[in-house]
Amino acid sequence: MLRISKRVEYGLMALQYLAKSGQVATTREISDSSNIPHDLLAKVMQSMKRNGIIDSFQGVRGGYRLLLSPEQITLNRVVFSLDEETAITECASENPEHATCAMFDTCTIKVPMQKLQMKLTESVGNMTISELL
Amino acid sequence: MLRISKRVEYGLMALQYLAKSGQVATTREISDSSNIPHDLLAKVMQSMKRNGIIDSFQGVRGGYRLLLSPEQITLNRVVFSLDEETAITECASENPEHATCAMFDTCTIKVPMQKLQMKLTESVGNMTISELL
DNA sequence: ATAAGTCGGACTAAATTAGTCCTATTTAAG
DNA sequence: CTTAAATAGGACTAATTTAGTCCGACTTAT
Repeated sequence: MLRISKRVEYGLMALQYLAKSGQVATTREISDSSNIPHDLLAKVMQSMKRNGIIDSFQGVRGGYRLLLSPEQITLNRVVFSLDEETAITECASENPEHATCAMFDTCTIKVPMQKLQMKLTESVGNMTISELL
Repeated sequence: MLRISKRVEYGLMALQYLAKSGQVATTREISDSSNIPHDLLAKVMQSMKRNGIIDSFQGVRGGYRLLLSPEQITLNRVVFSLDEETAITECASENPEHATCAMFDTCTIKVPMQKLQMKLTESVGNMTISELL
């Protein structure tokens, strides 16, 4: 259907790691164990932290920890925290700043896109990490 | 969740147009009526033709016509005809040539991605044009 | 004081997607 | 039997998005 971003892939790997270990883990630990680019994962972790999915500790023995249980973390939330958007089209965005399609007035498929968006969010977006991992 | 391509957007507009008119229509007619780039739409129509979703007539009074009824056309089929892929990750692709991810052996989220893919295809991909439009 | 972390912004590179252009072929109609 | 209106399809460019890197600042356990 539509491709998932690397950021989201890496985010899911990290969440899985944190869920399994149950403890505080560093980005280095996670990026080594999953063979993914450390610096990019660092960004991913920061985004998920800002969103409130995970928790962080700075300094020497710092790292990240799950703040929500896997049952509470929806795919939608992960994607939103990492891609800043979960809409399949501009016009389907909840953020009006992102909904500035030039064809808005003449577009013939706004309603269909709305339906699609709802179905996607409901069936896929609302899945939780615990269902998935 | 994930953004839909312009090709698919244009394709859906065209299918809607064909379904409504019930007759043969030219790409010019459709691109004018929908305010979309003619040349790009032409590519889109060719792809859907090759896939067997629509039918074409060359020459002066030529154009395109639905070959399947809206109930028979799934979103998945439209996307596949236009984007050549419906998988959310490389490894979830049905085409082994597209499934050449370098991290395949070490990846920790293959199963989750598989689950996600199934859910997406089942809930969203299998929707038909008639349900949508 | 130092080393191991996170924080966050700026930047570059790579890949994908959107869009254009050109030439060939088909065919209805004058 | 020529012309004009179409589709067919390949090659190309431009624009946008995504991936990935780098750097300097701040935090904190040892």
